[in-house]
Amino acid sequence: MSHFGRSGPPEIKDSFSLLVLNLTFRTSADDLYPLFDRYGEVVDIYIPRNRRTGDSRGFGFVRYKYFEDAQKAVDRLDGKMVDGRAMMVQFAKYGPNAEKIHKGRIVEVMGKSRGRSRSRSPRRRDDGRDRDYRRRSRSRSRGRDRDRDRDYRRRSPSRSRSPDDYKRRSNVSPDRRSLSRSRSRSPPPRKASPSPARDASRSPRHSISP
DNA sequence: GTTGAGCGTT
Repeated sequence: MSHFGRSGPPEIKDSFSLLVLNLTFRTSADDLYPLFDRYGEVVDIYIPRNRRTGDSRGFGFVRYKYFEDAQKAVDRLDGKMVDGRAMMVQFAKYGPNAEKIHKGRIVEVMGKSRGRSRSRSPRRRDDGRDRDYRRRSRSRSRGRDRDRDRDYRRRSPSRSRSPDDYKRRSNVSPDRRSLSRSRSRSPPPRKASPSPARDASRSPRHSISP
């Protein structure tokens, strides 16, 4: 049944990872397993999900044992209708620049034997523009907001603090009130004291020096 | 109950 993603990364260096995009938010690894397993030996399937809600993020990773099977799956399952949505299957890269990985086989296996799929290649202009458009969106914040960037829609739009906080401000503690009264004795925090010194200091004649 | 760019877990 579902034993994927339970033992962590099994053997990435010995398997080909496929990235399944455009998945439904209800599709689970178990739903993809029979689809990908029929095209080859699936080593593992992992679908990153939200740690708070636990919902799928809409994409998953399928690891094949052989490249041929993975390539076939990409060519066959790419654009397959799943749950009423066409999922996009493509080779995955581990990390932002995992393409540099060459010790295993996660490198861009495609292009060596066959070209890319006919789904994403012949659309250089449209695809490029589309990609650029989303890239820019994410480019606005890279790093600390990166995590929140993908969760901003999940988070509650309520950014204001709780009204309790506001009330607390009004409800000053008796201790603080004492302090306030004490401070009351001090000169009012109004504008700067109209001291003559200030005037003198502000005098350009004294300040300016040839 | 919703949404839709993207690259993952010890």
